[in-house]
Amino acid sequence: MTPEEELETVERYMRERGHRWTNQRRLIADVAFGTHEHFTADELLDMCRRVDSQVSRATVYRTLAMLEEAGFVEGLDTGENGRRFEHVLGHEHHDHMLCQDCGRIVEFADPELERLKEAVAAQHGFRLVSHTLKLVVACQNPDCEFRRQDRTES
Amino acid sequence: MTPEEELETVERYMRERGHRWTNQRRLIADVAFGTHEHFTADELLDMCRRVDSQVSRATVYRTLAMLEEAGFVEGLDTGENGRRFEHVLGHEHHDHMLCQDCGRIVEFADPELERLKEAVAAQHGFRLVSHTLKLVVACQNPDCEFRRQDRTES
DNA sequence: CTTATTGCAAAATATTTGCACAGCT
DNA sequence: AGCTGTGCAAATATTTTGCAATAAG
Repeated sequence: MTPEEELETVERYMRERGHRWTNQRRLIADVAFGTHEHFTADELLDMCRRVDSQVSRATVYRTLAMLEEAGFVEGLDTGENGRRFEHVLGHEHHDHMLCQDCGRIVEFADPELERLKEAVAAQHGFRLVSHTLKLVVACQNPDCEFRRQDRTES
Repeated sequence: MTPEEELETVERYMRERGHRWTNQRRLIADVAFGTHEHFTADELLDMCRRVDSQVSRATVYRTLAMLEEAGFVEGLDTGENGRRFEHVLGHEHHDHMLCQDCGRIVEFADPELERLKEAVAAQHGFRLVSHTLKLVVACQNPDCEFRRQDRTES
């Protein structure tokens, strides 16, 4: 999916439920989908303000909530600095490892894990809506090149 | 492990690192380990205050942080009312399903899932420290007996 | 023109911290 | 006695909300 198609998908989603497609929403979606980093609401606000210094924090939160509800972004609880969001629209589902030594967020996908998640929910008579698997790991390398940065690696 | 042994384990842990074993810490640990519900810091405070109305919220948070650091309790992000903690000392690891329809928290354990989590971390060269698997599910039953209660079922 | 959306500031929520006093060891 | 831990209240951090002004349809 190209960036243009992603924006169109969001616009269509909004209009379909009678929401207006405003400059702010377009900008916020554009910026959120333009990065593949895991960003906080505040970082997203900063990035948006580089383009339009008038955007308010409240609008970023409100739009982020809509994008999350639509399943276009997903929030991840990293334990500090509030939740971090990531682009999922048009991307395959993946899970995360957080390295407690260097702070790195590593993404991974395992089809067998996915199958088991579905199976467990079904066994208990539930429909699986969404799932978050977070592995807290340790690289145990004091010289790790990612140390104390919040870089993402796929 | 009996409740007495659990308290002794906590006391030993505290004393080993030069922390004092105070009335408040004993009470908080006792109450936290006396329930198998998933409780918030605030609910734990309430339960403690039924025994000793002087206990402060700050002490509950501080003690909870120590218990979590020791691995005696674990926090779970439920999306509202802050984190919910649960007793893990002396219990087997398990994961959670949160029902978005009725609010129920269902615990489950799957050895195959556990094995895969270890394998994935190892594949990426990490040591697995801890892991949280949260399945958001839907019971899709409007008359669910658990509706809008935060009951726990194993 | 109508009404959803915005920006602002204030409120709400959850948690942490500074400090004087209490109480373990 | 000495120093850690406690309670209180205030601070912090993050997110949400009320409302008058603005702009999308």
